Amino acid sequence: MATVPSPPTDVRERILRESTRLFATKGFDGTSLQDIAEAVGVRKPSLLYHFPSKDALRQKVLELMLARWNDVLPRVLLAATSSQGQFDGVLREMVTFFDEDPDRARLLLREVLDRPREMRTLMDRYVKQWVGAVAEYIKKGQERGRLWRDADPEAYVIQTINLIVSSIATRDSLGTLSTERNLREVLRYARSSLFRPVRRSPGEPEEPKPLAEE
Amino acid sequence: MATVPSPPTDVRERILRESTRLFATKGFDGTSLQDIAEAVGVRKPSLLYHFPSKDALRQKVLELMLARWNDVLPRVLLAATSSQGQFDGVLREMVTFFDEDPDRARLLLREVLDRPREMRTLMDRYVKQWVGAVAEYIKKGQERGRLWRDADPEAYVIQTINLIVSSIATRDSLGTLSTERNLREVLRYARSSLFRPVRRSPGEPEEPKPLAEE
DNA sequence: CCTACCGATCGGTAGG
DNA sequence: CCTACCGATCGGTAGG
Repeated sequence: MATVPSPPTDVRERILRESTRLFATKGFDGTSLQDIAEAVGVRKPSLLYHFPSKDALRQKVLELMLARWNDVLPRVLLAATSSQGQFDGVLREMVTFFDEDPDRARLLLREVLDRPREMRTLMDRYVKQWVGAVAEYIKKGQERGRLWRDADPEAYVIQTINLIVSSIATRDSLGTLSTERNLREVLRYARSSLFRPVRRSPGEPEEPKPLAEE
Repeated sequence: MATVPSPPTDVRERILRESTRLFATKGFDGTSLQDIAEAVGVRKPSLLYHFPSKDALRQKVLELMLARWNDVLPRVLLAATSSQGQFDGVLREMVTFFDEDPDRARLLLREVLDRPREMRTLMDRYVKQWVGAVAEYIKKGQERGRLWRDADPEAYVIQTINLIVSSIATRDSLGTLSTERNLREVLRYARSSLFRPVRRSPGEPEEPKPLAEE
């Protein structure tokens, strides 16, 4: 009789989900296996049946997050390198990724703080390539005169990621302003520091176009 | 005979210094009292002679950092509200504070992630007032037409702090670019997204002034 | 996936 | 500021 070896409930997935939440909220060192076990509703040793160690669990959580990021990467790259050059599209893609689950931003920021060496390696694998691609797009825009020439393309891209990730990671501890207001300003911030204002008439330079919110 | 009760070495200060370093680098939960004791060169119970608990030590470390910040606050506020309106001065003051000791940025960011509730309270006490002051200055600049009218003053100030703190906190884990390049771009970023370019001739709008680097 | 257990380390105390 | 020690909790294992 071909009985399925694993029980109907996907415990493994629940372990990963709760671990992500707890690592993002309280940090890796601030989260015990006991905490995770209680959140999932199993006993502590059961976790170590699914994952060889607490650290292996941490790696898997991080890997899954970065894998999802790699899923949206092609779409982002396409938008960045397309002739139409939808810069706002790239920006929005990034913001959406972290905004739809702020734990991604918190997890990322914590890992960067806790394990700078390891994260540099991962950054090289997951973001370096498309930092370069977006930077290339920016350089072309600078040549065409649409973008500020004194912007540092690579540094600009890195600091924009920095701004988006940390603004979302710290969203409910920073000030009294609404999430929408802060996010809107982050988008304007990123856009306005890159694009030169569009002139229409020979007179006064114009205000930059407000962000196309849906 | 009036012998001084405390030994010549200021152990207490060394405890605070090493705690700051370790909390900033490995986090509060990632740092044990044993770690601190070894870094200072004393035995573990000696720490608890100077500070009632590990948490009290954490609070003191944070308080000292914020107190130093409060020392530079008046200078920052003066620059912000002066008629001359040295915006770059405020920016530079902020950057210098964190740049001369990146552990301040790391400590702050970790606390914001670890204790969002408590940090909101502290933010209200230490930064809210001058976020308002700088925002007022920005509003005046907007009325005069020197600054972009679509900028959200309060959100702008908050996100600028966000950008500065996190770019410095994550400086050696983010990419291959030099600290100088990243910091320079952060300053340009903040400036360019707020100031409208200065027109000089009736023709083409000009590049914004490069930052006055000393 | 559980019960039962392990040595190591945690923050903290007694007592000097 | 130290030695000696505490109960609690840590990540992890044995064995089923």
